[in-house]
Amino acid sequence: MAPSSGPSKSELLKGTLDMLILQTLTLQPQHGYAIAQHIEKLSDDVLSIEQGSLYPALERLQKKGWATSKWGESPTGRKARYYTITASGRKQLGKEISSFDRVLVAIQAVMKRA
Amino acid sequence: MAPSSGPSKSELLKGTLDMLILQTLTLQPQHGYAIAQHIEKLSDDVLSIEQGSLYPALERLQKKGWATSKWGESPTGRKARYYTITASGRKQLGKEISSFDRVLVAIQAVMKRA
DNA sequence: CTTGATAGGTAGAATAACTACATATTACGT
DNA sequence: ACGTAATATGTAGTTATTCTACCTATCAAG
Repeated sequence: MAPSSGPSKSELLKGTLDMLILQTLTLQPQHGYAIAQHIEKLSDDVLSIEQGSLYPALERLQKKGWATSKWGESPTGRKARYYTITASGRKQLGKEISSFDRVLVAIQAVMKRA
Repeated sequence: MAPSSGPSKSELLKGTLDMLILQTLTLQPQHGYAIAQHIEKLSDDVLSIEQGSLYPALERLQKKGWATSKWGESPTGRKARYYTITASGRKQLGKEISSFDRVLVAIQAVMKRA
């Protein structure tokens, strides 16, 4: 996430950030910056997670017991806080996915063109 | 929308309400209450538009020039404010749909399970 | 030695949607 | 006749999420 030249501006569908982060954490424990990069890359730079959204979200996930964290070292040798998804977090992720799917089907039903 | 016995708990992907309303208005000019009912019905009661979301949203659409309104009479003979989508509103709807599709593809790319 | 990338964070603003309330009319059951 | 539910429109105040804009610090490359 370049500070001066963000990739592409995108209004993230609100309410999906937690789901995206939790999903990313199922792959492996990762630090915040890497999580954001992963989401941006997989989404082909459509989604961009700003720091002001990312770190509060990670705080939130921990407060709810869906993730834990501890300091570690990044592959480039810098200190970084590594986040791990909890069992409760996996359960929550499942809930969010099915809720998302359900709502998506509903929206598509309304938007369906003849 | 029964005041004492709401149908189902409301779930709405934030940021999609304007799109859903505009889409509904492409069918025909309608009053607010009917718009909400239409969306709820087509979504099989998954989406429910609360009054506190509906009327501010309709205000918003008018302020942006995406809809106009005038008082009329509902099929049941009550006074009701009828909303009509404008040309600018149709253009906006198109934008919102392609943005939604784009973001949806992006989210699904991130959520894709191996 | 300055810029850009990596890494983590906070403060404050903007916005949207929600709950809860308030009003008024009409329909329906008992 | 009376009370409840449905139709119809709205407002007030709260909550939650995301954003912009900052701030710090280290490291690599030019």
